[in-house]
Amino acid sequence: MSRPPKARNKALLAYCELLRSDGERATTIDAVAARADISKGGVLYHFPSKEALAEAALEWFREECEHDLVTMAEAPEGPSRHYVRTSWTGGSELDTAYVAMLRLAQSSWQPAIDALEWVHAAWLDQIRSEVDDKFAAEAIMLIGEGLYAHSSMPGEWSRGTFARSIDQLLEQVDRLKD
Amino acid sequence: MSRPPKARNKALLAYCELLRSDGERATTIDAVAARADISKGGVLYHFPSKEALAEAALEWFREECEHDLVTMAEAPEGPSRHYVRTSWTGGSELDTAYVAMLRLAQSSWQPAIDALEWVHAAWLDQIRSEVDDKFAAEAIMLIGEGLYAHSSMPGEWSRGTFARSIDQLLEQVDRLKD
DNA sequence: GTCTATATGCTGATAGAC
DNA sequence: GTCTATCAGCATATAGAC
Repeated sequence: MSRPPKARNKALLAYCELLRSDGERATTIDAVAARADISKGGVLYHFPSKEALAEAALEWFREECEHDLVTMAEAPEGPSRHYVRTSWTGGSELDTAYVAMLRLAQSSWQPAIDALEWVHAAWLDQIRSEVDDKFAAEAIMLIGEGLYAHSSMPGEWSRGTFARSIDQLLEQVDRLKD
Repeated sequence: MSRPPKARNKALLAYCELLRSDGERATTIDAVAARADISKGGVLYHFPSKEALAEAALEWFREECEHDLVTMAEAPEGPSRHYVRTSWTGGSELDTAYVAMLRLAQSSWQPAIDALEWVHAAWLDQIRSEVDDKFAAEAIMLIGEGLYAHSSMPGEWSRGTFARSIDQLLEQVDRLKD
């Protein structure tokens, strides 16, 4: 396992964060370079094209997913609570990569669409392994998805409304589980 | 009440649909003109700038929201069920305008952020008027938001998974209401 | 490995014919 | 009201210095 250059990681992280905060259109190579505090040429050395940035984000996302799926399966609180709770971390590496994938999928980038379908199916499978009722499991998953949507929404309302509700929302999840 | 030119409406609808299906970056004036089957000059006659298109979408969204808030308040099934059920229509006018606003908010367009915060607060208020438990109300709203997120997701998994679950998801909503 | 130019193509917007 | 040119600016990508 090689030690990837620091500038490469900084650029990749800046790319994902920009997708989240400013959207695909504003996520130019110039903006990535500025946010990562390196030059445009430096970015294009590590990622020879813009699509190479997306592909690197995809690979990072897949690694974070595989790690998360293990954690989720082993979580003492159970997969449902783990899933919903981590839908509102707003800063974990999985979270950053996931929102970047959402943005890329929304711009119809097929590899992102495929990766998201795969992990959505895997997440729902794990919830269903804990929750007998098929539709209760789907409802739990949707609560998590709703939290994701709001956690990546600009503006203060979402944060102000849901940030301090997480523990009580987990109790609602418990009610659905039975 | 004037009769707006047909081309104007076609362009506005094409703009919103493109935002949903292809994302902000691909939603160029050229693409809008092609989808609406008019010329670029024709689009720019009705909307002198690209932001004018966004502003028209915003106005349309507000009108649809005000209509929906009345319908929601009067819905015989109650606001919660109405809200969750209409989160998966995938083709209503509110739906089209709402997803366009989500995309514009995700690209940090402040008027879209403000409009979404306003309507989210209004929707949650109505759900809370029906559901005593504050957090049950939030959970219900999040189920609807999750459905929205999945209904505007490209790819088949979301549609295949949730499309035929709506009735049973509404039963989960009923469970949370009590 | 990182930088500063520079080339090429696309996007938003204008002018003016019909 | 709608069209066809056309321009100016920006984004991606390349070349080559250090």
